[in-house]
Amino acid sequence: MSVSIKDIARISGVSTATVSRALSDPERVSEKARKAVMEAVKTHGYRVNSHARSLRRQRADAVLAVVPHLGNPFFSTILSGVEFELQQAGVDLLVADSRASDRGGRSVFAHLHASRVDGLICLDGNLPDSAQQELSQPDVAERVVFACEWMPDADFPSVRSDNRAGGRLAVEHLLELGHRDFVFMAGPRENILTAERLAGVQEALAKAGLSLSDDRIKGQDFTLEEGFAAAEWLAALSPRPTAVVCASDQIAIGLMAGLAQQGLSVPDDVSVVGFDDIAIAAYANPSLTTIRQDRIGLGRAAARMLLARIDGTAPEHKGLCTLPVTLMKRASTGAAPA
Amino acid sequence: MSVSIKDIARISGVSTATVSRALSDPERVSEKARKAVMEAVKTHGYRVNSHARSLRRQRADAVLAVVPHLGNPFFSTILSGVEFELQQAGVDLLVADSRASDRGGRSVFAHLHASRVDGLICLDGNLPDSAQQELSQPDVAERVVFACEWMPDADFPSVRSDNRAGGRLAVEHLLELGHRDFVFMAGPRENILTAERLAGVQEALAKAGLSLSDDRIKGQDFTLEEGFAAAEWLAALSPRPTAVVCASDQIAIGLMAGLAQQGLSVPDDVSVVGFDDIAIAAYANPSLTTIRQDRIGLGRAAARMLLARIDGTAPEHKGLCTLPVTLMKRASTGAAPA
DNA sequence: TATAAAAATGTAATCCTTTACATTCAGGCG
DNA sequence: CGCCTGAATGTAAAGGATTACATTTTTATA
Repeated sequence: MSVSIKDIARISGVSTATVSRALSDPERVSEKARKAVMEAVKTHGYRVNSHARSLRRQRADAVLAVVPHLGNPFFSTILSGVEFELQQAGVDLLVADSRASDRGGRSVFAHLHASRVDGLICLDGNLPDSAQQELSQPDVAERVVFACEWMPDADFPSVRSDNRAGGRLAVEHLLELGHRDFVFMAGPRENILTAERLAGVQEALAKAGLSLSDDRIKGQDFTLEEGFAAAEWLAALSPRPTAVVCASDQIAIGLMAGLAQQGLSVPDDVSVVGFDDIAIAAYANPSLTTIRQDRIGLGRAAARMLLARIDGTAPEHKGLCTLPVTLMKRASTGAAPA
Repeated sequence: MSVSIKDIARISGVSTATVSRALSDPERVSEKARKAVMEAVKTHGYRVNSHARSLRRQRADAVLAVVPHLGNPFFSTILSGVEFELQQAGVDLLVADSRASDRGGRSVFAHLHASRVDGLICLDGNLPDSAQQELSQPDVAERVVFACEWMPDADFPSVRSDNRAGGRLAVEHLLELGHRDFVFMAGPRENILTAERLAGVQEALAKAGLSLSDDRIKGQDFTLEEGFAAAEWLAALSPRPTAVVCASDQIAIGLMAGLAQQGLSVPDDVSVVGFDDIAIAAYANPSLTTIRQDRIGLGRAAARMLLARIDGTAPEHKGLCTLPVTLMKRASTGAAPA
């Protein structure tokens, strides 16, 4: 039913080899043959069968991105950077939710073995042990790149933001404004981003002769709900901390909503700093001071790094690429209350 | 280097046919053979080559989702619904940005022809003419489903929210609160969602003996920026409208930020209604009254519909599936000022 | 003009599975 | 014991491209 390379060969009066060459390397055939082939291809609507090609070439021209939660805008922006770069290289993007592998039974990484994809971009630094082991097998490991998150115990190539610097920047900004009493709103405790950002916070505090005790570290997740819930707790503290560094913008926005409900003013009573600079941060009320990370850039860099590994060409950045972050000063931070 | 079905056949002392059967239909082989095969498979880490399988079976077990803008959280949530459903069916998800096809030259739909995917879920109702024509070819058309957006001129199966009802609900709510002077913040004028939501607004207004003139319809895009920019225009109107229905939550949040800057209070001076109920809507300041649509549900329904078409099994919903929307009353709407 | 080198083309093997069709085998029945 | 049935297995032909190797044609050189 569908037209194949044999049909084109017959119609244009050449062999299948010549058809194949005319399509994938036009310089290698005579002008006459090339024209005949192109003509037949166009009139009969021939398209190369990608499975046949991949089977023979031993290359899928596709990569898989594994995301902890597809619906999260944070991740999808990174994906869009990945997609941009892959598209330029003519490589397809498959997407899978890493939490889904728990459900479905079949491992997400089966794709790699089935040579369905040539490589893997992983945005999830908290894979179950079984998945970690699978990833560590040598023939798999060389086709994996982590983006945004990473696994601290393993040594995969990775693209990430300078999370620690972000934590420092947030604190330094607040210190300048005269704040001395801090809270850190964490994400999941086992998450590497939480850890790094907190480390940056502690570093900057230490430099000012301050530190954060465990009871000033709150929250278990990067979500709006966590931030909102923390407002009540914060309002009840005495003396009340005046500065909150949040591990995500979502937390920060939830927190601000909660604080408003508690009758506290941001930034007059409490200053709030987020992390990520999601699009809405600038339009929050008050607009959110936050640490900007280049999510598109993360995705693009990860895609480029993976493509380089697959090609075997020397990778631009050896195994680690750290992107800078910047402080976006907005209205949610102000001078510490007297 | 990689172990193939022949190796397994040799090792377990059976033919390749038996290996294939043992793996894809275990009931059809003797227990002895099955065990021998499974054993060999496990110890040697055999995985079926997906290209060989797809080539022979003439089925890719994958579908492509075409998205206008991957980074937009709105679309990625729909995608997550799609992914969920596909994952259950053991079908892979490829993702492509429809704007990318403009850049890259190669059409996104090439995938379909190359039998790289079995079907297509399109989230973009504003495809260029060339793409529309491609889609309309019979062998392509039967493997396409639209989700969320759709093409009014063509007749593809489609899953969508009841956008018109959403527009009505928003207006009815505002009418109840005593508002009589409305503004509609539109998305792109050629976008079908803009059109439908506006139609719903007009319907409900008409029923109350009111209507919206062209100079009360503002905006060209679903973005935060458009909403923000409209605030200045709105503040300058005299008499100033008291109710704004927005075609998206993004617009609404941008608008509220702008109104705050103009020194206007929401909802005391102006009531604002959004559309979508994105996660942050409930945590905006003030929390945003909006029309909720079930984005996960849209994605899931679209995926199911497509899978049914591919299988040739009777589709659950014939060609059109409209999901209900609900009004989420929050703090951004209040009684019309006296 | 003869010959060597280069360019163009063709033949057929290969990539790995699935599956139609053929064959073998075991057990039940007359 | 011979025949029949059904289950289990095997053989080999697709499926559609790419490419190593062989062959032919063209072009350049002496």
